[in-house]
Amino acid sequence: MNEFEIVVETESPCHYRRALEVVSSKWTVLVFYELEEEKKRYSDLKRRVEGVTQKMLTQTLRQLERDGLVERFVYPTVPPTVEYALTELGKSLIEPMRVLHRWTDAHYDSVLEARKVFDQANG
Amino acid sequence: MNEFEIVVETESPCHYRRALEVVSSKWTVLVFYELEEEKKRYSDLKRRVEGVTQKMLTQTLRQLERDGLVERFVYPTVPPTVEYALTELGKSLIEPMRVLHRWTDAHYDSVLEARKVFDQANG
DNA sequence: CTGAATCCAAGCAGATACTG
DNA sequence: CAGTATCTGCTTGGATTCAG
Repeated sequence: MNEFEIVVETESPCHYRRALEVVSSKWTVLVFYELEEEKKRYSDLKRRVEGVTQKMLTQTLRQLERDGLVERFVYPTVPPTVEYALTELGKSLIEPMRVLHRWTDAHYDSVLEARKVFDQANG
Repeated sequence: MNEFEIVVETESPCHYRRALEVVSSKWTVLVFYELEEEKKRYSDLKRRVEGVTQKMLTQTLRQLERDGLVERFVYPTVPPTVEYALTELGKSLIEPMRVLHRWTDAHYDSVLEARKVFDQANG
């Protein structure tokens, strides 16, 4: 903490929105949950994240690596071995994600029900 | 709680992913923060959510309404008055959003720094 | 004021083929 | 095994126009 720290009392939604991009891509969360258990190889992720294409998995991992949430380890074997693991920064995001996850488990049925009602009332 | 409720001990990332869609659209969070303060008229939202187009605002509000997070009140005045407010379900999502927001405030600089490092190391 | 409808350009994602 | 490269269809979002 430095004395010049600016305490933002008001919300900073734009900032927040950008941060959401960190976790809001289609495959990011799925990969995250896999890596939360333990570090995994590319092929393991490919196998375990159902429906992900090779392109999307690579793209997702690159983005997570770029954001400093995931670290990539290359071992000069033949054939190549590449492992991915969460960084400390990545691990720090797990609990916030869990909170959202809990909201899901508690309320997602309500959302689905609301949609049903809405769709019947409209087209 | 009914006795046949299935308690899912394992993670349900797919379910979670769907729920994230609730809050991950570009404008959703911005609108949400506006409505958190108090209910607002369409034109107020349009003015306060910087950069949003009429199409996107309407689309966002429709989706939130459909998900049961926002309620729409139409008053038969001339010209028309339409107000939007968070529902109880919507309000229940605020705290989880705040948690993510706090993570942002605490760590987003680290993400930006990581990106800088990554981009310099690569192209 | 609060939208709906349409057109269009840009970006995203799937499929496929190729490589160290 | 772990990717890169390319092509292509689809979705998304901005701009514009019209309407109750």
